Amino acid sequence: MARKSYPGGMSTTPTTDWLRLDQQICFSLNAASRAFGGVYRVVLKDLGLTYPQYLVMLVLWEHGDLPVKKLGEHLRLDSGTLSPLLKRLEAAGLVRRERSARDERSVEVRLTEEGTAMRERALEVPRRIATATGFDVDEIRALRARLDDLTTALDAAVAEETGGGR
Amino acid sequence: MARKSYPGGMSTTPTTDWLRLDQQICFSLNAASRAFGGVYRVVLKDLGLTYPQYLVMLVLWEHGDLPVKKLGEHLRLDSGTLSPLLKRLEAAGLVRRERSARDERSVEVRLTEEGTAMRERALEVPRRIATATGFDVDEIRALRARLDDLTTALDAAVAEETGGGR
DNA sequence: CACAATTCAATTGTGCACAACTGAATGGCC
DNA sequence: GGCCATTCAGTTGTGCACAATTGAATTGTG
Repeated sequence: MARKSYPGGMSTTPTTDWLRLDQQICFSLNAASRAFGGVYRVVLKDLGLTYPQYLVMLVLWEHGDLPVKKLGEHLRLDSGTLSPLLKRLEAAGLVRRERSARDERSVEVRLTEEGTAMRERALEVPRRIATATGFDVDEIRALRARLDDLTTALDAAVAEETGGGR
Repeated sequence: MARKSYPGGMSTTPTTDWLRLDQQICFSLNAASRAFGGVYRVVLKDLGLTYPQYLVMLVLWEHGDLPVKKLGEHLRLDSGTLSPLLKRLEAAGLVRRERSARDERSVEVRLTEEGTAMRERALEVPRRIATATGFDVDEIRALRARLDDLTTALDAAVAEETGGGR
């Protein structure tokens, strides 16, 4: 871990170094994301949920019943991911899916009794996760803010490169 | 509910509901990770690589030929993920897989000429990614350090809960 | 040497992410 | 009213992550 002193200034960054694995922010992010997955796998086992399923439940607990489209907007997921996931939640008895009466294209995702009741048991999850991080609340908040900045910038960059830059 | 003071009585934390989606660090991390995936998808399209394939190539460029096991240690991936991925890289002509002569259990992953040559074209990737983040080098390094701390803490927590606490 | 435990890559099975497409329902516009 | 673009959920196909298992090769121990 020595070498590579970018003296403080940012301008002099030898190109050769950039490919170094440990320099890759993406790698760290990816690793952290998967490490989180591992913790959630353990913590959520009692509830019988996967991590993406848990995120869906969080949205439903917070916002109540939602059409698939809205659910996807909250989670940045499309129907290709949500449709099978919701089927599994339905098979587990946590949600029902009902075609909307006023718009037959839309499917309403509704919590069942059992799905609603699960919230009580889930209240402990975030605290256990926070403890596992070893970060205090302010640190978590600061990191989260940085990550959200990053996401915003990256989405903008993609939009520019694929959609807008024409 | 909530408001139970935290691991050290850290400040008040007025967060009434920890279940709120936007409080979830995991969500931010997950979103950032997928946003990165989107940028890489665009940037790597020219090379014909996916992001995990690119990570494998990075390791090989840095460390030279490696057995599957070592590759997995660098990337935190097991053979269940690597075996099919390496087959695709082999089909693309970027690597060869050869059973080790001195240990027939092991499979050496070797760069082909074409795989080695690709490095030149890949040199531009990290810069394009860095630009897309909108962060300068110091910010990136700071964020990366935080993420690595996080990963270390999370891995330790999982190990404690599943392996060590016996 | 024999044999049990371990190591290693591969395979199987489940679940997620995402692009591309399908097909039905809707809404705007003449 | 009839037509066409759009919206929405679902399906298909590819690729990754990971747990669990398999089977061959190797190592450790007596």
